[in-house]
Amino acid sequence: MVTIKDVASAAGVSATTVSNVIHGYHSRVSKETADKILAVIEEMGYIPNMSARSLVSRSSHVIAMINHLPSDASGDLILDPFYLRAIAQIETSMRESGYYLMLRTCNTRRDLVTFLQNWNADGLFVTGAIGEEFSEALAGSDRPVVLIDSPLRNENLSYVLQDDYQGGVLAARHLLEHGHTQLGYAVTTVQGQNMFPERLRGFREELARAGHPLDEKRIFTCCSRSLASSLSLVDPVEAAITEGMTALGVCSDQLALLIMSQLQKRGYSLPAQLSMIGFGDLPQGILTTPELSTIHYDIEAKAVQAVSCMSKMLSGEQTELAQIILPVTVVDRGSVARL
Amino acid sequence: MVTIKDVASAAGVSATTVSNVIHGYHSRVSKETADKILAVIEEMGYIPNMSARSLVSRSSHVIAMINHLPSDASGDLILDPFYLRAIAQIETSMRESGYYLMLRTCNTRRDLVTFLQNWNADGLFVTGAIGEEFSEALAGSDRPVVLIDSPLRNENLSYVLQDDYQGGVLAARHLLEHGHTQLGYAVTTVQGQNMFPERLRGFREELARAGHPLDEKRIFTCCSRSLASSLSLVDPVEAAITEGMTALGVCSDQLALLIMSQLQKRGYSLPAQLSMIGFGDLPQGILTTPELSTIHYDIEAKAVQAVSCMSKMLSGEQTELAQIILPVTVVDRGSVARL
DNA sequence: TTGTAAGCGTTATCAG
DNA sequence: CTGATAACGCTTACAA
Repeated sequence: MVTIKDVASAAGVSATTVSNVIHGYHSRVSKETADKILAVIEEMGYIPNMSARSLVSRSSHVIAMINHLPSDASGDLILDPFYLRAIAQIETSMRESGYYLMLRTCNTRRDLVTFLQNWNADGLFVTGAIGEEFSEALAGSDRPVVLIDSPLRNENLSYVLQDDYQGGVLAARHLLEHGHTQLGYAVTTVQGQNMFPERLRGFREELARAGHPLDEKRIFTCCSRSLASSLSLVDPVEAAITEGMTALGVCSDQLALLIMSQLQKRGYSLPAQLSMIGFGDLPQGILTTPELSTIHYDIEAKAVQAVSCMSKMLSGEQTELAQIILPVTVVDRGSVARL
Repeated sequence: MVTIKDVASAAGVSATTVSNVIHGYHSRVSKETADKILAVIEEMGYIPNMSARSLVSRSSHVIAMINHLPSDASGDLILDPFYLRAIAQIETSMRESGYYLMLRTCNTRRDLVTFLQNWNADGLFVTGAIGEEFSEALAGSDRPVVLIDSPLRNENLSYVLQDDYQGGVLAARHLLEHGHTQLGYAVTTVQGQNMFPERLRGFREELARAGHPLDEKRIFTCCSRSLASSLSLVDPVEAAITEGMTALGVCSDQLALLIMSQLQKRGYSLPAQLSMIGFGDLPQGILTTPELSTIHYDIEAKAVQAVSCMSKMLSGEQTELAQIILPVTVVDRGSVARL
């Protein structure tokens, strides 16, 4: 391994000077020696050791992507398709800014604190079901933190998410506008997650405002994103159709597509016998017949915003918190019939 | 920040002793002092600094998941659904063994070498389009390396992948057994990737052996996993149907499901007018009508094997290379009609 | 513009 | 069993 000292002695200068060159402190070293040192670095193949660097400077150049899973929850959340896109986006951007991405699941506050001290991460993206205790620990760290899809909107932390409540509202409104009044809602409950419940809340409250309160019996719940659990919703939904339900809001496109396909398998004609609207605007939504109407938000923008927010905080360019709520819109693709 | 020295002085011992306690070297320290030190550690909330640790010991406790993208390729590969599951699996297992997972995209060999030296990673999982040059650099490092879905089977490296060639063979055989002789194959070409071409190769060679060589005009190619690119396959496939093609092998379930849905949208009745068989056995395959027949391999096992292989090498328990090729099987779900 | 020296937090060596 | 002491590779006052 080539160290900075090796370079220094090979170039006939001190380690300090080499260090200064590496960090581009042009004012502290003559162009002449700088060029020479650069040449030696290239020739010897010197590559700095990040451990040594982060030990002495207070910056580790590590950005962590923390996924909080409350104790016994399965790795469910991490299987969200958005998550992978976010990781890709974050890794790319952070890498281009000279950072390294660490992925870490933390079950407890203690895990988090330990991890933070272990590596002295420069910044944190945090996803998952963050509770009070956890967010408190985050706020307590002096590092930039960006919450992604956080269930709680902590005033001391930056966050990025879509307007789930409004999405629920728009979904309800869309169905109402098409003449539906016998409505239901299908929702996946993921422990500690607030995203889906918010969508339901928007849906429910908008219906109440419109004078068509949601019948609690027509809220169809499954307890995980697994196929088996999702499939268990189909029977109750079918029963509700028989009893007059004409339209269904669904908390995610994934679930909507699943219900749709199962109903069609059972011989239902859609949207004639049931109108549906999803949430998230997955690409698969245009593959079905009918195509899936849904609530759209810019998934790419979400990752971009998170990254740009982090970058600004890291560079010190921005100190105030960024609390970004992405707008949602209805995409009408034909899975909602006009009554 | 509480350091090991702080603990030492608080406990009235030397830093060395504290270190010994932390590492569980029971033989080198009396139970009495050990207990006392443990108590102090707990009380003061001491948490070791990994940078310092990896600087002095030769182990960083960092495991890197390297994704190699050849220069201009888009982040396509990382969007493979398997990738996320692999990450989740790897992060969990490695964490339980006391390691930290870093995610890193490397475009060039140089990127890789730099990264390796930067962090002195203890082990490497590598995905993506690895060429000779890249794999040589990997073999040159003294750290355990596990290639996942590597296009080349480097004799000096461990790898895990499914039997893509045999999958192609089985797909061809399945179609032949159902009486089809007018066959085609749809394949996504991802730069530097060998997985899909291998599937095609197996398909093609099996057909040749059976005396029904694949008409090169019936190989339908698209150049990325993007929706737009995939959709461009549908027209040619439709044309081929008109000209007598009765069955289609497809390199992935994703693509198969897309083609299936588009043909159905255009009024084709499946599998009556076209039989199809995919590859990968995605959960979505059971949502369609007909359900998608496919080539199955155990995606979970793939990640598990990769992890277990890495663990063994890290613990020194195993020094020989593990070169694992997962078996594939046909899953008959009804998207292949009997002629 | 350059160099010296101290020290970041930890582990390893070796002597007591 | 325990403890000095010297590294590990690098940055950063401060001195020249």
